[in-house]
Amino acid sequence: MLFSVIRCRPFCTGAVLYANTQISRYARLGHVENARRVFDEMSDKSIISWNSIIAAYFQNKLPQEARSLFDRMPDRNMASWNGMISGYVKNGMTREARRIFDAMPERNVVSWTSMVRGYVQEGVIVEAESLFRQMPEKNVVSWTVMLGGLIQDHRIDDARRLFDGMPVKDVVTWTNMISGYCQGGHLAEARELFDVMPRRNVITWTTMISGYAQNLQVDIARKLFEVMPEKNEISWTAMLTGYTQSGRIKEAVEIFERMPEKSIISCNAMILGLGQSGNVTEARCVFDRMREKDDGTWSAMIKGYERNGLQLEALNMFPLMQRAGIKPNFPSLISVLSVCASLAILAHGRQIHATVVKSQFDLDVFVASALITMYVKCGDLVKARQVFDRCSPKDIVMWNSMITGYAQHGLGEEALQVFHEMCSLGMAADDVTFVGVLSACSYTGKVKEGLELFESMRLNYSVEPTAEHYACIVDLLGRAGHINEAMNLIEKMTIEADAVVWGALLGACRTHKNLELAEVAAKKLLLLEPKNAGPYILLSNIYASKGRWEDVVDLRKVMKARNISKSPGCSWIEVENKVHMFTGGDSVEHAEHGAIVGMLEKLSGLLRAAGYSPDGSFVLHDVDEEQKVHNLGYHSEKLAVAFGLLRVPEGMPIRVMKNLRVCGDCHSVMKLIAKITGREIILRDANRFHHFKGGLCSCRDYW
DNA sequence: CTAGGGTTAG
Repeated sequence: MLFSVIRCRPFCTGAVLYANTQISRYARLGHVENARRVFDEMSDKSIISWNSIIAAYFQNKLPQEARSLFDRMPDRNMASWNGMISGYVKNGMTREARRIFDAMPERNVVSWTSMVRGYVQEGVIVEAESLFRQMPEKNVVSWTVMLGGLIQDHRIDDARRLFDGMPVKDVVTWTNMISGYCQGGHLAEARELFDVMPRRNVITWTTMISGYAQNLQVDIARKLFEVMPEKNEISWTAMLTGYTQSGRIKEAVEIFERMPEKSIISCNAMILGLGQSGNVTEARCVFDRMREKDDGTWSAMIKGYERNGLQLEALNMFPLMQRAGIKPNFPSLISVLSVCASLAILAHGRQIHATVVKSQFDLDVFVASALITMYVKCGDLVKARQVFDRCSPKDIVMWNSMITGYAQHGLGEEALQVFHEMCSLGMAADDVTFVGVLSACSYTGKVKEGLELFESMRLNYSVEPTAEHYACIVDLLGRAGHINEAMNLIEKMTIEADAVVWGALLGACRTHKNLELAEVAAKKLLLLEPKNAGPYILLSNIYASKGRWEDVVDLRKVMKARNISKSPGCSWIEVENKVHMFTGGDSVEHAEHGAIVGMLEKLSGLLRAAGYSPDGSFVLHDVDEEQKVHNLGYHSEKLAVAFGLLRVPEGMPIRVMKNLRVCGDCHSVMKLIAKITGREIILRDANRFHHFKGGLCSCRDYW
């Protein structure tokens, strides 16, 4: 007996130790079932084994499992109780953590610190501070956690006071303080600490480098990067994103190629950077070369496609992602929702909404805002409002989404009503809010109200006017026919007028046929946006209408030299969960082309009978000559609407999207089609929404 | 086995 005990003990202890290590390793890899199997097969479970398997469940986001094991374990030590607190905190369950904290027989500094950390994470800094004051003993970790809480709360001066009063500091404390200064853009203070601190490690260096990079001082970041004593993949990634965020993609790629080990995150950052700078093909190369991908990889790629106008590619990636075993989660849902929004594909959007509800992201303000924007862009304001009403508390982004949404649909009253409701609840309006309300006033012709709001924006809300606000007011005045007043406002602006402002003036000139100021605005736009084809064509049309043919020829030469061509007009419609694309003319034939043409002919008969004659004389619309010469009957939006008439069930609105501004002829045709067929047509063009109903359009023929 | 800092994400 004794013999076997002596022989067995060291062996068993070794096995237990080995098994505990196995449990932790499986937990790290996310294989919690394997961890559980090892645990179940252990004949000799120590407290540490129990603690390990509980930690494994928490790490893999299964707090209920962890709890049931905790309740069943035969013996507990301090680490068991503390593990429950930190486990709950990691899973965002501060109240459960607090219950354990209150129930445990005795507490040590770890218990207290974890609990303080829980409140910090929840953003309840007051509670964290109160607990911190009550702590019977504190060590450098507790102080540092509290410091982090103050920094997170943007109380940088309080943080510094705490920092200065700390009895002991270590490298983590210093790094935290530096990070706080960097986040607030106080680079000089950060650097001062960095230079005087006694010891720096790779994380400190990376914090400082990333601080410079995030604040667009990428060259200083690079200097530090070159002299740092050791680098890991995170430091390389910080440098990489510094370049991508400054738009310096070549240097970003250079860093990427030089980095010895490429983590998933660094590849994701590269994909994102390439996507942002328009190199979507290169982004796809990186994507394809990755052996392992995570949700960030997929959402980076999806976003890249979306930002570069390849929405269908973006959309197709979503099911591929799920087939690759990636659950739709926060960033990917946001990306796909914005794809649905930009494509305005309502049925897809609804499906994603269902996924959102299933994954319990629907109460998140970020996701809710994305949902609202999606429904707004799809033209379903009722649904947008439902999401808005259901989500509480609301943040400023949500209020802004709803206000802007109503404004974009020309529902000025509703937009202002939401705005007033927001103010009465004490939510502070910001610059985005005012872009929404001012454009709402503009769309609904509330000149007086708009000007008053513009005044009080600065005086009562202390929001400084940006170029966008000026653009709204220029639009407001211009729309009402006060074009010279609009021009005066531009001349008196305290900041530089940008493309949006001149674009607004141009829009007004277009409607009120003011060729002189249109020429001024278009010339400004050529300077500000040399790649945008619209103003060139418009200016060329103005010259042509005045017989200034030499100017026309010169302009065409400039366009050719700058390699500018107008993107072809295309429209699309979603029918039975499938997106159907149409391009102007008949370059690409739709499978049901015959039926569509038949429908168009039938319509044109009805239109003629209603007294319609085609109108090709919209000089001041930025429609290219070629497009004008083409049969007006074959503009892409007409094809899409014809298809909608064939396939969208009676009683449902026909929702069509177009990448360019709707042309004047199509606009009048749409009104007539809506009247003749009794169908509601919702057309989203590049700028705004048109709800056609019974011979009228919600934009009141101004767009 | 239990507590703190740096990289991607509207």
